[in-house]
Order: sequence, then C-alpha cells, then structure tokens
Amino acid sequence: MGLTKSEIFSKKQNDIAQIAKVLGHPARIAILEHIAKVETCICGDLVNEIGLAQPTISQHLKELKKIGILKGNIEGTSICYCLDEVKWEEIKDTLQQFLNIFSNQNNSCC
Amino acid sequence: MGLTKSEIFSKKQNDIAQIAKVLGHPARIAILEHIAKVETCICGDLVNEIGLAQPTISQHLKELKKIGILKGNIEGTSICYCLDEVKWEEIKDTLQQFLNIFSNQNNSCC
DNA sequence: ACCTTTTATCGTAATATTGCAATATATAAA
DNA sequence: TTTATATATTGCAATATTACGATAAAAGGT
Repeated sequence: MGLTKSEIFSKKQNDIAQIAKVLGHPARIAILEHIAKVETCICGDLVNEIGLAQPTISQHLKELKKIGILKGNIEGTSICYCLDEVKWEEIKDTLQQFLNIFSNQNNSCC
Repeated sequence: MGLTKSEIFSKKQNDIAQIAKVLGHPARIAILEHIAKVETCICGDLVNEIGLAQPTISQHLKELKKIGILKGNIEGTSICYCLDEVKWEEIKDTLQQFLNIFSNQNNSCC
C-alpha cells in the first residue's frame, strides 16, 4: 500500500514519526550539518558540497521546510536558507522527550 | 529512483539517517512506547494494542530489530520482545549528539 | 500423531520516495 | 529589454514502503 494509517495513532506519535522521517535521509542530515558548520546561512552551494543535482537538493530543502526546521530568505537572486531556531528547539524537545521513554523503568528482558 | 545514494555520505550521516528512518513511522513509535509502558516484555498483543494486522506488526518489529533497538526471546510458543538496552544507549547517544549540532553557534539568519 | 497458538514469510496491490533532465520563474546585471 | 544566475516545479523512471491475506514454521498441549 505505501500509505501509513495515521488515523489510528495519536498526534504525538505522528509528530515524532514525521520529524524522524524527515531526518531519515543522509542528504538532509548533510544539509543540516553544513548549515551548522558554516554558521552564516547558505543557499545553493549545497549542490556543490553534497554531490546531488540541484532539483534533488531543492526537494530535500522542501522537506526540511515542511516541518519548519529551515526557513529561506530571498537575498537578491539567491535564497538564503537557515535554521528556524524556535522551531528547532521544539523539534529537539519533542525528540529528546521521546528518547527518554525508557529512562524510568528497569527494562529487563524476559 | 527511490534509491538513496548512500555512497556519497559519511558513515555517521548514514547511521543517523537510518536510525531516524526506522523511527519515522508512527506504528514503530507506538511499539516502543508500549514496550516502555508495560515494563515487562511483550510479544503479540501489540496487534491488539495497535490496530494493525499481525503481518504488518511483524514487519515493523523486523525494522526495529534491524537496527538492534529490540531483541526477541523465544518464550514457549510466543516470542517476547524487549529493548536492547546497550544498543538503545548507543542510538540515543548518536541522536542526542546530532541534536546538539546547532548548540555552539549563533545561527542568526541572513 | 493431531490440533492449537503464535509468529514469520511470501506474494501482491497501492502508494511514496529518490533522483534527475527539462523547464519555468524570479531577480540582478548589462 | 536582453542576458545571466539561482532556485523551484514538472514529469518521469526506478525503487522502497506500507499493509494485508494466505500460508509456512515452530512449539506446546491433547
């Protein structure tokens, strides 16, 4: 089918999964790492940095924008992408909270 | 194409992405949450808990086993799934490290 | 041996994702 | 206004994912 049955899960579960899904591609990890590294915002030299075609990078940027991690400002003829810090904190919180679900109990195996 | 060009990315980038990809489905989040909640390990009542068919749950469990989050012990006629605590710590570390990539700089936008 | 229960695997249909060439769009420069 | 540059969108091919019915496999009970 290829179609996830989102209706049967909670909003929280869907949110966590959607964030993870967007992070679930090495190109998108590479984009975020590059933006983190260059400090100043970057636009299309991601195409040079990463070895993917321009439409492909553009598509990955769209995915990242979809959940709000990145925002893009028009800067002359190019577009400057950078982190949306507020949204990033939210996403970080959501994931960090999830990463602690096993912290309280003794998950000893049977 | 549907085929990720893993060769052009670092092992770390591929690792992070693979973990995120596995977590990128609400059913797998639900499975982990349920195992966290019931403390003791659980097997096939995930099918009842979550509203998906048995083969579907089995497939999702396989994905989770693939990156080692879960391990399954044969317990009579059923199989008891539970967290692989060592592996979970590794996965948690990998993700937590990634979540801090933006912590050092001032990612002010252009 | 036969049945029951539980889980895995196979096969398949529907949909999603990845990647790119071609093209469109938008802005700056000449 | 034409040209160049940068990014987005469209269309498409190849592959992956999701879901499930049917069936196999494994172990326990009768």
